[in-house]
Amino acid sequence: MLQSKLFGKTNKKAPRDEKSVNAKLLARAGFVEKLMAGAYSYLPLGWKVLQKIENIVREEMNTIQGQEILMPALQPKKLWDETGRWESGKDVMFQFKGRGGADLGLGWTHEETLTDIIRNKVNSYQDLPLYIYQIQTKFRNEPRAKSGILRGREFSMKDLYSFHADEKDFLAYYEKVKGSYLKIFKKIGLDAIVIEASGGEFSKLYSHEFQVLTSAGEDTIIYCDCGKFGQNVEVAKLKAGEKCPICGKELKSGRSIEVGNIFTLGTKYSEIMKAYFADKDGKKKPIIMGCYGLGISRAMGAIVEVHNDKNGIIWPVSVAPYQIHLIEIRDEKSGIKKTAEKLYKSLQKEDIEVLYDDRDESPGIKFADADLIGIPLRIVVSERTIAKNSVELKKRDEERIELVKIDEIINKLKNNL
RNA sequence: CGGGAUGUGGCCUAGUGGCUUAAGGCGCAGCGUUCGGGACGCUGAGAUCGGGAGUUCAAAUCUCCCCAUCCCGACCA
Repeated sequence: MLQSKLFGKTNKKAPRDEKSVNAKLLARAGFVEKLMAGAYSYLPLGWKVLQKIENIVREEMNTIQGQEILMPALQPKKLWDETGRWESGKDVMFQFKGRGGADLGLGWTHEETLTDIIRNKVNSYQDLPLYIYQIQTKFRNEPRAKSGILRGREFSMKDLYSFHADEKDFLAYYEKVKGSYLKIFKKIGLDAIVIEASGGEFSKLYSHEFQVLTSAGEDTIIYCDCGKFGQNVEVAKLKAGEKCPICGKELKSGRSIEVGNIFTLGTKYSEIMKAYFADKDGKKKPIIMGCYGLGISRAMGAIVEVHNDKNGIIWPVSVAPYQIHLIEIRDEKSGIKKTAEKLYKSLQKEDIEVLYDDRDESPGIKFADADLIGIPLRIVVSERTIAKNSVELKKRDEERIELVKIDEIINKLKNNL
């Protein structure tokens, strides 16, 4: 991408009404634009990041046999009346009238919608287990949207639902999802801790949250460095300072962001909504369910909260909008532009994603913008480097600058990315 | 929903009754000089001061109502 054509400019100052680190940096760097509290537009850079996260999640979901679908956000009251959640969820659900006075609402979760599909399509134990997920926009009428893209009224979420014939099969899959989530968070640069949590609206049963420690978080958790024990203070029986029941070390407490939450649903929804299947002996049984949420846009916010410095964002390579930020330091006389352009084309040919700063700007502006945008690897072509038939290679999170011969840079990057 | 704060060109701010035909910086357009960490000079465009009602000879500035945003709390998947 030519930076001169990129939609979305950087800004020295963050908008006055953004206080959270993620919103300030994302707004300044031109990744997002706020429409109202809790509703953000994703500009090209931001949208790229969101899609990268989506695709990592998608890949992992497919690995655990998830099948992707897309359900409507717009939903009829009738469906929600079956579980009583039209009434019990009316504080969180956007509800309004459609044509002809029909009661409609926007989906804030999709148990009802999917269970409705499942009861029509699943008849036999032979149809189970089934793992269905979607990546979709959720609408929740938050009493208080806040912290940039961490808590929105409209946000992107991956929700997976599993359907099983028996408890044992469910539990095995639940553990599988847990492992899959940890892999996802690691891949996108988040150190997530699995903790025990309350079932909330969904379930009084078994539930786990995936929490990322950072002062920007709105949850408080009790955890152990051993990584094997953690509880949300909402349900914690132990306090900070007490001994970890697993390893005996002292427990700590900290603020954290909930980036994922998995629940046992049991037969709650299948019984209410009559989602039954015929067992081997022909007996009708309710399907056992689990649901597994992962906040895509929230994860993006969490990444920014965790990976930044005073100059801007530091994206992990896996989710960075581009892998390389190629910068030419302008000089009319020498062949810098030609060299940079040539390099840009060769990198693209290798399927390396490049943001090429071809703008007629001063070096200071280019470096400052590069730091702000936070692409993990920076290549500089200038008179200095060209004199040595080289380019500079620098990691966003390191000071060290490496001089690499021009004809070696592509191979070097291929091994690095 | 309770408490607190804030709203002035695209962005950040100053101005808190008359010296304001609303000021400065950034950004934007043009010209010239620059060119390794947000360069400089000149010229120019851009604002019904969140909205409405009122008080006053006079309102960005005072009063009332409304709206929006942020923070704390309550709530929350």
